[in-house]
Amino acid sequence: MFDFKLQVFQSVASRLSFSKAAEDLHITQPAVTRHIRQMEAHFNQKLFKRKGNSIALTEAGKLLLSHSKLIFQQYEKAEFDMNSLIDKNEGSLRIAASTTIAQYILPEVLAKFHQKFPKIKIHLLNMNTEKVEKSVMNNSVELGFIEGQSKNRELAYQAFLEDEIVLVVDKSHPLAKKNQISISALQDVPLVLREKGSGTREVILKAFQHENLKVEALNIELELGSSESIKSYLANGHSGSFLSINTVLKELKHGDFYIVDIEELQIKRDFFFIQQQGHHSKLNSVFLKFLQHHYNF
Amino acid sequence: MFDFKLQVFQSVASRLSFSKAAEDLHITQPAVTRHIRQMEAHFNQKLFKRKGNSIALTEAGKLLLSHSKLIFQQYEKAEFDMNSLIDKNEGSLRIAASTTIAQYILPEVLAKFHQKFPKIKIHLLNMNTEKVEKSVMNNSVELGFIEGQSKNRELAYQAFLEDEIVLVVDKSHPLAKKNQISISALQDVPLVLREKGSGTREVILKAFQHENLKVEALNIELELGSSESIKSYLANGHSGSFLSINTVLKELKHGDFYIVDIEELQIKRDFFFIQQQGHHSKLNSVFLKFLQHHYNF
DNA sequence: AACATTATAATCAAAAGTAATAATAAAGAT
DNA sequence: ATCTTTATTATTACTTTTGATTATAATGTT
Repeated sequence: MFDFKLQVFQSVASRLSFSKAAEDLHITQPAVTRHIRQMEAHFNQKLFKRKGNSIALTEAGKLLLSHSKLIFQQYEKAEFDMNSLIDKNEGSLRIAASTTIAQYILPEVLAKFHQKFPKIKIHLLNMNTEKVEKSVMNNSVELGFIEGQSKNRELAYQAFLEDEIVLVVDKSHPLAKKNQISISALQDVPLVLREKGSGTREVILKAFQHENLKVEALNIELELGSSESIKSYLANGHSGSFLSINTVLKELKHGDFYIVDIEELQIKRDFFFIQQQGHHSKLNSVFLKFLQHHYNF
Repeated sequence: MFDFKLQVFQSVASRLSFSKAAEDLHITQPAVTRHIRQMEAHFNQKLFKRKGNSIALTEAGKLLLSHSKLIFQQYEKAEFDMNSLIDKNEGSLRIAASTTIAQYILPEVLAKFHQKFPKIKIHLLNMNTEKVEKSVMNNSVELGFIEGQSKNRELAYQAFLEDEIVLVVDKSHPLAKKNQISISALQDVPLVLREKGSGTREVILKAFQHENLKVEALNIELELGSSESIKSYLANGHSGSFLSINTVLKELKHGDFYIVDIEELQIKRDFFFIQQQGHHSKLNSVFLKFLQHHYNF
């Protein structure tokens, strides 16, 4: 929470490395060095023994570490109790989100949010972009999540996460272990795409146009109605597909799917949340602040 | 210690006033306002009810206050334990100081220092400026305190406190309740001064010269060998004396003595500490840091 | 020597502080 | 009652201080 310096110390103490700690904290190593130096000056003694390629806690450092843990425990209790005060005040929060976001993005965030605000009830509704916007406008939900900006004057749009659409193949696919292919080589790869009208498909086609590549040149084998269907299909086929990287994170991690980079082609878009202009309920802003902190936008 | 924001909150909570807290913390009221606003944003709720001329803690504020007390308790434990580690490492600290500083300045500081570092032994020796410098140079003390800069190349001088020499009279003196007199009126006031050769006397005479006032024009009744002697003399006489304001703080507070301002005359000097160039033992720097923090230089 | 890691220095960005002043509510005066 | 006066917090523009970054040096390991 507060007291960043002490957090830096803890991080260095637990990783036993200035540079690793810097990574964890999303700051640079010299910044860490300076924080530690200041703390050492404050306590008039070294907290770490620098021995060339590695560091170790001094006695003073060990002592401080044990104390800093207790201090942060106190902080956490404070945060928890302050949060539960909020819960009391208000009811629940209704959210509408388009499919990809509702299925692959929000679940993780909502779980963490629930951990922090256990008493706040959240209703997550799953619908297409158009309906998300309508639901926000007629106030049947307070917050909407969509996969591409449109231009409705009554609504405030804000990007919160960058998405990338990538060529994905199964681990058994011939391209699985190739790092990269050229755009022209792509024409030989049988592809599965989302159905016409899908937002994801639109983005893909626009990117191809931008590279002066005709859609007809692509070897489109099949069109399916959802990312999940496509994923199932890929598993036993010889085809590839363009999917939001966020929908296949788990499979990539497990090594079930592989990404095939395409030279000079990058398909990016933003995910947005929307709310009514000027309509900011308390729970609403609590949730959005949480989101902001989580995605760091 | 760390976490200034929380300290600001506590201060506001205990004084129940933004501006009073600002005074206590030696910052301005807008700074306090902003800190509190940021904390309220952090917790998504108001910590104080502003009702015009006064403020009160909200429920959330009360809750946070109870937590912040626990947090600071943890901090204090940490500080205490870290300090006692220092004590172990090293022996004792020898200090030499000239009379005024040894009698009126250091006792208070040393008391506080001892409270924080209970195991560090300090030996305070009382001698004149010249001998203080010699003692530092031949290493029989680590640190010296003197009342005016000289120019010894082997020594590092640093000012740590501004002193002012003021005209002081007893409460029964006719000038006691006058705010101010003119320089010329000063000639009618019988004066007691320190003996020739005293540092304080030198400073006074130099200030008079600077105002083109001849020493002979002053009505010097008596010369005495110490501030304490002068103070005793003032108590039952009709004379005034020029003394370092630091030597009469107690009497001023109790209303036994009064300061008489003299138009266009201000006699200021600095108190210095000295150490050997480049000679900085650990305890030495611990003590100096404490001093720096205490006097804020 | 090559590598990995921390330290240092110059520069830039962000946060906190200040001064001046507005806004607001309570208390006192007419 | 209503109009100052007073005491207090809020706001704004600006300055200072602190913290972070980039690039590079220094140092100990392999």
